[in-house]
Amino acid sequence: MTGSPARDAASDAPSDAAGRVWTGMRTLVLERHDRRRQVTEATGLSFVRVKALRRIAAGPLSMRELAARLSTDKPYTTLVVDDLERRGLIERTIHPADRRQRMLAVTPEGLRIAQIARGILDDPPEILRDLPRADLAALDRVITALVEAEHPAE
Amino acid sequence: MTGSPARDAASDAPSDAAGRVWTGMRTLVLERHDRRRQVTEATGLSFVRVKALRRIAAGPLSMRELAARLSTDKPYTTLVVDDLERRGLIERTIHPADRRQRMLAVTPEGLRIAQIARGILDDPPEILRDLPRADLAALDRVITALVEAEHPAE
DNA sequence: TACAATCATTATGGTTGTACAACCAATTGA
DNA sequence: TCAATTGGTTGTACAACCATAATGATTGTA
Repeated sequence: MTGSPARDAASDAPSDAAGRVWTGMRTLVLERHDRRRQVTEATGLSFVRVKALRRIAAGPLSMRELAARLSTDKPYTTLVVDDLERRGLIERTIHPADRRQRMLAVTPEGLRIAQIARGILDDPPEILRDLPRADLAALDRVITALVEAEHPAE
Repeated sequence: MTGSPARDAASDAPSDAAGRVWTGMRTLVLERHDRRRQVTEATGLSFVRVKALRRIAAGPLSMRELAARLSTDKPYTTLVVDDLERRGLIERTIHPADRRQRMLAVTPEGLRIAQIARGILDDPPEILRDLPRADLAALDRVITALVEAEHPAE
């Protein structure tokens, strides 16, 4: 994959629209409205644990699948899941068809915590909500299509 | 919030446009196109160090300011800056008007590394570049305005 | 001059994240 | 049946991160 044409690495702003959009999105998500700290404080969990919990809350899955989703290795996944289980937020059960696999599922308490995290993370910044209807609709149409296009199955 | 049973913890999409846009942006930036690993491999620096280096490359600043920008404390900032200095990527100089302060500035080599990081982080994903011109222009207009509105001074 | 306040560093300790090797249990298939 | 494979755990080691307290140097000020 050949990237974009020659780009001036020294200039401060990207010269093309795609670059501006990308950098803008990263600025908003990573700098202006990063809620990691809030979430770890509200849940008492480290951020990977929150990600793991949310993933499990979205539907049962195996250790292997969870490790892939967190893009980490299996041993560390075991560590994280051990902790979540110790706290009573998830449960391990043996996969009925393959006794090697552990299926992970949230407990009611785990679901509660996951929803707290969701409330914080997915809460759109005011400035987005205050956008003119037409602008918001435009963003919605294009961005939703982008997400969908990359992962049609999900 | 309707609380319908279909509203399943972390899985489904928010019902309003702002929520969909926000979650979509987060998905693209944090899940689909996270380049932390690439950057740390390409630069040989941990990610906070990359952030610190980029911040210094954007213009000289003091330890206190850098700590605030990285939203961390001063002692840890000292640690990070020590490492960058040891690698010859930045230089500490005493502030001419206030000898307590250290002003941080990149070296030529530091600038080179910062540009490598920038090339990776700010390179927009293909799917964004391949967007129809009108869609891209719409995103550009709205998102650039958003970023600008939040930080008019910068 | 004495005092408090500010900027940065040193020292220390703990948690979290990441990687790798070795291992056990269950499954698959020659 | 037995070797290879897969899913997961244990053990170990280290790097990265983050906080708190104490210290030194400099500045501004009563």
